[in-house]
Amino acid sequence: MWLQPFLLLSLDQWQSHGYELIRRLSTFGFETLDRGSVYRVLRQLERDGLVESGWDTSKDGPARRLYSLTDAGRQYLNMWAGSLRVYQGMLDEFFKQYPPPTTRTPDSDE
Amino acid sequence: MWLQPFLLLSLDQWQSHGYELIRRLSTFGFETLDRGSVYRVLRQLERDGLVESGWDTSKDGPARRLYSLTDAGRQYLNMWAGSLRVYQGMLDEFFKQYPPPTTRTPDSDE
DNA sequence: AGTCGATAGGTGCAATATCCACCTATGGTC
DNA sequence: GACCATAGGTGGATATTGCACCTATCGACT
Repeated sequence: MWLQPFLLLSLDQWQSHGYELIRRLSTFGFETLDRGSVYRVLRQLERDGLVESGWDTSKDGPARRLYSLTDAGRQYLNMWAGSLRVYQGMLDEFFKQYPPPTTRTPDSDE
Repeated sequence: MWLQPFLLLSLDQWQSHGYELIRRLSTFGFETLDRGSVYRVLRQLERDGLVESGWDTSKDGPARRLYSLTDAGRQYLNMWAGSLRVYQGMLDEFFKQYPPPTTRTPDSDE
């Protein structure tokens, strides 16, 4: 789910391939990340015309499928940014209310 | 998913019932919220021992199933808070990088 | 020549989650 | 009686997720 906006953002910065994007996502804080899902999301983004891909065989080792963002993808990223702002607001509101005022028992050591 | 922590937080503050919680969730920013899902999540939280419920027939109108948080639920809320902190960090990182520095072309009017 | 690990890109499938529509009931007002 | 707000759900199709597993390339080491 959150994979989409972070992938699109990454691709807006540098064109890249799946394996590298997976490493990049982990720097964003994706802790338990299923690689399979990443590859699938990328293919789905391509089916939706939000990214384009082509094989890169210029380097040694297995071929890489290089993805780049399309204009539609850039617009989609903008929409996602709006949604993420909403989520950010929700989280702010959560933490405004969360550490419950320690009203458990007045003299608890907690 | 996100319903869980917000429901648990709400119930940590005031015991409540589904219909009211739905109204409360919308104040948190849940825009398109499926009521059915809320009721289902509440029942699931109860199966997991995180909340308890009982019928409240003290008021006019249809009976309300009043939920309250259990100790396990409070702990679970704490775990959730940790996850949400992580998500918050991810969003911060996203928006640190998002409005791409307008580095398209140096002299573009964009 | 054989094996191993890092890189790279996937697939299969069961379990979950989400979405949309729909259903029941109570009590008040028109 | 009809309708609305309140209140609590269910059915079912579809989408997502998670976990395991598979293929291949290349370099290094044995």
